[in-house]
Amino acid sequence: MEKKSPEPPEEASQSRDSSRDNQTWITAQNILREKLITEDCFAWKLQAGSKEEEALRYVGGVDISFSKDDPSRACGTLVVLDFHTLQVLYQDFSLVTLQVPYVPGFLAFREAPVLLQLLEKMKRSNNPFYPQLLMVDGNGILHPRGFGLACHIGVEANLPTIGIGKNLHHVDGLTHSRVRELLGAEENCSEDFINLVGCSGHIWGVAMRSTQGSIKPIFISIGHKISLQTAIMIVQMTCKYRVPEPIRQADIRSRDYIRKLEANAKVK
DNA sequence: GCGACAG
DNA sequence: ATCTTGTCGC
Repeated sequence: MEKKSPEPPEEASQSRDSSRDNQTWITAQNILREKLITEDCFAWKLQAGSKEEEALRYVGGVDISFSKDDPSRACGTLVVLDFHTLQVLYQDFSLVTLQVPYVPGFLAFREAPVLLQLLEKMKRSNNPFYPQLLMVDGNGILHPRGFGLACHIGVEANLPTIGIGKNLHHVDGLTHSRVRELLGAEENCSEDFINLVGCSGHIWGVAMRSTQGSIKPIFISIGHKISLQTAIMIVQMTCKYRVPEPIRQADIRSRDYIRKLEANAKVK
């Protein structure tokens, strides 16, 4: 179960060409991607049909916040919400010092280890609230090689995942201007979403304005073991504000946790 | 060659 | 990601 991540690109790469180093990570992503499942693959149902059917109840959310003082100090957070009441049933934090830098397209190598550890800890202890579905702060297949953080975590944890991006990662000709042009042309006055169709014709996900007032959309893409259609439905059902609750709660509590921790450190 | 680039 | 105040509105 305990797999070791590939080594990060050369440390002192200030003066070195890093494209060669990234090849290690690219290879790792390509190998993991072979296990990716892009359709619904779970036992539960969105709505409780009969008494014998398993219903979706526990929806997880993960996020990482950083110290304002020391950028390498981070707090990984996992929360689990009740799908229908959207109340937080579980939360856990993990303080770490990240050695791997953030490189666009390779976010998983920096953030996935901490988040996977939080999931593993919950599973080992047989916690009854272990998520049936996980929402990730970052993209799924909306990624240069079709394998973003949400896919990475989904495959390694063998869990259905949905990627939620708050900013667009430019892929296959999809640009900021292209999106708002599509969003505006849709003549939609209400909350709605548009397919993110790239130059190649491939659909990478959807841009969705979850709140009536928000002009800035969120970007939904599938992670693992779920279809885009189902992902969209679940995101809509968990959106009280712009960002779906599982992600929003993980975000808020994570930032809260690391801030209070540093406040206590100052008193000392 | 230059710019763009999830968190 | 993080640094940051007030302000407009339900």
